[in-house]
Amino acid sequence: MTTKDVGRAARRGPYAKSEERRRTILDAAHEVFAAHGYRGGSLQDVADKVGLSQTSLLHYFPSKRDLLMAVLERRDEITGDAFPDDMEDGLVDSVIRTALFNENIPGVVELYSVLCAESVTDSHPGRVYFTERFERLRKSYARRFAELAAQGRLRPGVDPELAAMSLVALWDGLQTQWLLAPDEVDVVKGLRGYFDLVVLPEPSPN
Amino acid sequence: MTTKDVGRAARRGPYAKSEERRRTILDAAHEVFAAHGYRGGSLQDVADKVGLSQTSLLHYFPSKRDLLMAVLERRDEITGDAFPDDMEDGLVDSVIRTALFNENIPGVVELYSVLCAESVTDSHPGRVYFTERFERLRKSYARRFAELAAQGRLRPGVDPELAAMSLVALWDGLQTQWLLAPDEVDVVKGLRGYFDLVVLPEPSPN
DNA sequence: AGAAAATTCGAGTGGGTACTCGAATTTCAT
DNA sequence: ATGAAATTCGAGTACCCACTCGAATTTTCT
Repeated sequence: MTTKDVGRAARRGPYAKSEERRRTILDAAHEVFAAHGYRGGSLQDVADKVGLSQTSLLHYFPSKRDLLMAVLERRDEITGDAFPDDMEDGLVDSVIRTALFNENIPGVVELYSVLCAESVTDSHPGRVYFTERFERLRKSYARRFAELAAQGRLRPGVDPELAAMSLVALWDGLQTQWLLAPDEVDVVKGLRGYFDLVVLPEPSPN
Repeated sequence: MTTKDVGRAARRGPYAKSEERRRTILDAAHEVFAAHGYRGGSLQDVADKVGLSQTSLLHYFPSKRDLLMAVLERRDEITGDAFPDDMEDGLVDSVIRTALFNENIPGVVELYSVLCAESVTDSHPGRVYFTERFERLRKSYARRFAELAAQGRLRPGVDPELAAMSLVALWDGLQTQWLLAPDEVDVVKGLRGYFDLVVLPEPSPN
């Protein structure tokens, strides 16, 4: 009650259930954006799925744009692919493992594919996210390929940066085809095929 | 004027400017859908671009869906990639040539990328188009790779069908990255890199 | 020239959109 | 318990959407 406190509203943190509610909202938004895209999905759809009014939804995420950004951040948490450097496995194993994991969560893949392409359109809120993500991935994979090259395990003549760019492109392209024809396209097989071409087998110790 | 004509309205073909107008509408729609996607672009946007009322636009294309389908068909005409079999060149040259050509028409590439990913969402009118397109491309390229294999020009151990799937995926993925970072990503370079890995050089005649 | 068909459009329809506002209700630190 | 903040929501705002209807205008064939 000192004069210094005048005008400062006594802040109180969010209530107990708040964080959980935010999570359920994000899950619902994830589904909606994956199924209809950012522009195609509505706040009403999300609110209905949660069993909340649209207004209440906007209490947690003040705009649709904010909701999208939060969903994208949450996606990173789920797949954990934001930090491909931390893997202890080799590049090949970690990529294949993630690709195998992705087969069980087509919704996440769909969200990613749909929003990624949508984001290249005019002033899309996800554009920065995807641009930066691609840059990060290319750099990270390039480093990993360079490491392989230093061990003599990269096919001669292969540029690590080009391989990184191609790996990202191949992966995304395969996922898109897989979403449209899951029975005919095998993402893991495609990635393995590329690695077989680019990285040489570990030299046997004898 | 025989009795057989009774009740049959005397059909008259479209007027002279009609076909040209349809083309200008398709061009405008192409731009709009490329810039905002199918769901994000509106008939009003297209009509404004042509300088026509929305109603008149609907005289030529009775629904937004019809307009999209016509735009996709027109895209095929422009790039001519619907019939990769007809090429007299080899597979490599024809792909590289098309990729080089695409560098000059980012709008067409954007339309393709955006609509392709958007089409995997619920009941999108373009879904059938892209599903069939991918199937056609995979089959066509697989045949071309098989021909190369028969000439001993495919790296041993490479499956033609897998190579076809990967080529399509790589190409699309590179284009997406290129749209987001045109200065850092080189589609042609990426494709050349893949071909260098997969197809062996023509045996010298000596 | 005259008439029918093709083209154009203004006005409207029903519906959805993101988002705001003000007030009621619920939680929780004191 | 009590009061302030957090949460909820009904109602409303302003706008955009695809699409329809009926009528006016323009083109073309006879």
